[in-house]
Amino acid sequence: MPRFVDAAARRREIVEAVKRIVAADGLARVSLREVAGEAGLVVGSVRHYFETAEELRVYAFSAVAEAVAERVETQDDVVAQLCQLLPLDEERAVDLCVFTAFRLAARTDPALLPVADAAHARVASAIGGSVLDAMPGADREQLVAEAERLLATADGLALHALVHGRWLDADLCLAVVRAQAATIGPSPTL
Amino acid sequence: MPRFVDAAARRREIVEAVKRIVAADGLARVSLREVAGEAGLVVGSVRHYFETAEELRVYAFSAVAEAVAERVETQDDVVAQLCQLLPLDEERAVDLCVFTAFRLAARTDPALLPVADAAHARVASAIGGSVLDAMPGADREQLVAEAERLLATADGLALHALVHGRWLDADLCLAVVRAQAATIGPSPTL
DNA sequence: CACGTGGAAGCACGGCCGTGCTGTCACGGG
DNA sequence: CCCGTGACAGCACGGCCGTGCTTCCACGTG
Repeated sequence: MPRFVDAAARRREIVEAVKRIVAADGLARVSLREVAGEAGLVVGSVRHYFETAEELRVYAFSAVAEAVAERVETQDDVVAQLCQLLPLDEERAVDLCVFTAFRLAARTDPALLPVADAAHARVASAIGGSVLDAMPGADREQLVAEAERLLATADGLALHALVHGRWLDADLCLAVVRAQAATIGPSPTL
Repeated sequence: MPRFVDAAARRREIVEAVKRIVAADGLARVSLREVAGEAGLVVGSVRHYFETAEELRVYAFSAVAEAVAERVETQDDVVAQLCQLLPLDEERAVDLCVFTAFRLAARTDPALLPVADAAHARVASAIGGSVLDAMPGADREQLVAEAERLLATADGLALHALVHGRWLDADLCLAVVRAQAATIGPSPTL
């Protein structure tokens, strides 16, 4: 055999390059040439690992989605879970920024949609488990609605923090998430 | 003067074409050629009204943002306000889809950022007014956090509905928004 | 020492993009 | 009548894009 290379590590490096590009300039700049340049490679080398541009996008999305979902699933406190969905530090900010960009793109790109759905299902399921602990007697419908209420707040908060970062600091994010978590339970009047 | 044309109407038609393209295929397909084709014009004609592609994008974003903000501001009930931010009917779905796409793009496009900030400020201010009615004694910090909590939930819900539309119907959206509105008030335990 | 194979690099093509610029009308005021 | 002007149309250029294909290089095995 000729010289051997850790293909998985190379793929990881390429994904990191994709993440840097999306975080800095958005999904539009994710082209084979840009990614190769950012990763210090040439187009041919990137295409050795990802035959087409779509394959690269799907792989990068899957990698980021896996990281986000895994982070949420390994928390046992609801507030801690939701905090994994907020750009409270640099690592999370980059991941969530890339994750959100790909998620929105999944609306019109059939290749990305299954990845987005799978990630959403994993996160929602994790949150749902925590809600179940807080509301033991709730039926399935209430559970789904309550989990969605928490998840939507976190995702909306993340969106606002990413876009209007200047007006929404980490302290406010935390305060909002804590206030939201404090409202878990059966609706007071409905 | 030579033949005169309602320039404002033409611009409106072009913006409608942009909205249709974004709703169907995302921001990436918004090019002068695609927009011209969708509007039944040629590139030169579109450029007669918008000299550059960036000018077209900023104008379209402003138009959609104005529509969304105006809709929220003309409601007096909190739930009704938040419902303007949900894709509960076709018109709102298209507008919010385009609005969200441009908002995310504003993170990396300096020309779009002021429009996004202005729209966010208008909507947040409207929601804040309703929150003030429900919490007369609250200080400014609580007010901001509470308004952000409501707004984030609505925006996150809209994002989920747009991307994972199959799993999130209008009934669930409404139920979540109503449950969220029922939690307005000082935090029970903090 | 040769040789084949996997990794890397690069070329070439067609396509879409924005945009500067010029051409073609229909019109109403002089 | 004609001529300037606003509205529209189109061409041409350079740039970036994805991708099929070929070429080059380093090496462990035979």
